[in-house]
Amino acid sequence: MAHQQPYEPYYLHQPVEYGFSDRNGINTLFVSGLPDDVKAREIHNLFRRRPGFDSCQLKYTGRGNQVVAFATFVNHQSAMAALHSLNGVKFDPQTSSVLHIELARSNSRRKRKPGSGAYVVIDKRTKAADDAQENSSDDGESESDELSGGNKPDSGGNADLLIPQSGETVGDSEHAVATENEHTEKTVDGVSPCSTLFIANLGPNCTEDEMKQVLSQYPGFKALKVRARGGMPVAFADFEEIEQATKAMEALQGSWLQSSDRGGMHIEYARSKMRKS
DNA sequence: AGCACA
Repeated sequence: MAHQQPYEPYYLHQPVEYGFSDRNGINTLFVSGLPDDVKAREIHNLFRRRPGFDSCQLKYTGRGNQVVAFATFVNHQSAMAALHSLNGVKFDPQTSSVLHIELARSNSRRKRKPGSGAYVVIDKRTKAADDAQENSSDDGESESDELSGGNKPDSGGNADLLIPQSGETVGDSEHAVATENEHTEKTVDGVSPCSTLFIANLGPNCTEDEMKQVLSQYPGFKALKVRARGGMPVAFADFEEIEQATKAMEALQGSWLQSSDRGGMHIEYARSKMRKS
């Protein structure tokens, strides 16, 4: 009974885009701005909690030390949601690496087959040095060439996106990486987990009822408050447990309500828990 | 980017 299969979620309806029709089919994100010592596992951890995540690839471009990644989602919608929530996030405070995320030029060719690894590494560097990277949770299909051929991010077009703008020299990476900082434990929005969610990017006509219908599908949902504060409405949704709030957030992140007109919902943990009243 | 209620 704990499993409530939500009846057809709104976000399954393909939101017909306004301008760029060809990008609607893209469900893969192109990620740059990564530190050169990034691990595939880190990329996977970055995206794995995003709703609709399917799989990702880390790719050593062979162009200097630059590393890029591709994250594939079940649909364009969830890819966009992940894009919006992670783009611009500081990936490594030590090096001030900031994530650059955009839609990939084309989708990753290969869907992950069930039970196989959720991430994979493609290494285009000269096989000399440290190519002994962790090779994913399952390396069953090391089709590096095929995978890279599917995306071609390194064919010149995206090079300009990879430039760490200020002062981050790729050259002196030797002394910069002294410690193993595997603890990339950043709260993605800079907000710590809370059983109350803050929901923004709602349409001007969003109603409390509309939101309740959606939210009440998720276990632990307790209360909702919508307020307009003059401008666009925002909402606060309270749950019994943080974990339940998290589940709802992950499931609903980026999804559209009928009243949505500016994109899907942006959901974060609220800065403070809803007052019980 | 936008976080209230007490």
